[in-house]
Amino acid sequence: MTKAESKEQAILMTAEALVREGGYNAFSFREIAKIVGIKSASVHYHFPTKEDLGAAVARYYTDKLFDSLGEPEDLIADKKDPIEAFIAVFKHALINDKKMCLCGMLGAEIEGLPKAVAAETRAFFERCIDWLTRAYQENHPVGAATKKAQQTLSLLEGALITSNTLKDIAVFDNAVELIRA
Amino acid sequence: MTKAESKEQAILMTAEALVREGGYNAFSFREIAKIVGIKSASVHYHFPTKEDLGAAVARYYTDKLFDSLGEPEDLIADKKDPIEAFIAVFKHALINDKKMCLCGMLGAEIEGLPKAVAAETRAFFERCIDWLTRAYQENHPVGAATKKAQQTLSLLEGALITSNTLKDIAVFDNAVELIRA
DNA sequence: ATATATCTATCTACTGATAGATATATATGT
DNA sequence: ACATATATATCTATCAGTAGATAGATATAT
Repeated sequence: MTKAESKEQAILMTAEALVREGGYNAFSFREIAKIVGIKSASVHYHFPTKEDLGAAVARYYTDKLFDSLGEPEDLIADKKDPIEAFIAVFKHALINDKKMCLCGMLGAEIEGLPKAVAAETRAFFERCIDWLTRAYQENHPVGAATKKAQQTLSLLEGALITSNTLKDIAVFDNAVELIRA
Repeated sequence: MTKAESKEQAILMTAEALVREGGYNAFSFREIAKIVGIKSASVHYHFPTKEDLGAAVARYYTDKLFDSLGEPEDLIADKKDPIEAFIAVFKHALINDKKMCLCGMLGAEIEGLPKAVAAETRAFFERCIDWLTRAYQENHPVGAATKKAQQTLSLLEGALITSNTLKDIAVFDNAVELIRA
């Protein structure tokens, strides 16, 4: 985990790691407080309820991901393949973080999530579809581009699960080949 | 939920439904007991620990799925497409159950699961890959068949998540087209 | 002096788990 | 057929631990 610049950021980073391991119900204010080195009441100061914190973590994760990714149009202008860049983000989650996609995890649990957390999770998926659709529009008509976007996102989220579960990175690489076919 | 023939089965069915909505940490002995109409101590009688119950639910779900599916060789002999049969099982989860795949959910959470539950979850994925590999072997050499199996399973698990999260069944259908391409 | 951040202490509710009493059904012996 | 023994299943009551959340004191920095 990269070093935090503030307690608030440290809380978000810690919560992110815990959710990505065991889901929304796998973190508690006390556990986060212990890891960050403060008391649980102080966590409540920054994020009054668990729902607030959950939603903030989802937004934090989403913004971080799309910041590092940049805009697909810029990548295309730079002669880079935006789809490969998107795939690389998920492969990074698998190789470096050794963890699930946070919003893939929350998406699986969506039926059991508080409203605000579910809304942020949905927003992540919508941003992914939008980003990928714009990327595919270089070579596809708009209808086909959206369909390709849904396929790519589904395959990547699923490949993280199968690869993580079977503890075999080759499964991810094999699965992802389908995107390029 | 289909009617249970015994308390033990009612416990498994209830636990399955709860896990498929919110993950492993989203069920408790008390909640299951209340739904089934017994006391939590009686749930412990059938499944001593939460780990026992979690592992039993994963195996119950896995056996039920493969029982209803039959063997791919038999489907092929019957002039039926085993891949379409496999897809249909996942579509059923989405349409009828309106829920995630139990083991897709547990697979996402695998890092945070007790050993026995993680082992049963892995067994589900291995059985899926094995089943799909045998199905693809009709038209593919063995190496290519396994790769196709990994792609198909990844896409289906991911399509359930994206479709469930975006509350749009068309996303599932669009994603699944990639398998047939 | 004011705003921001952290603390101690506490509340109620729920968690998984256990001990031991009790009921119910099945099987056995005469 | 009837009484007894055994195994199965459920109950009541309780434990220690943890959950999210809050009130109010205290510290720190602007």
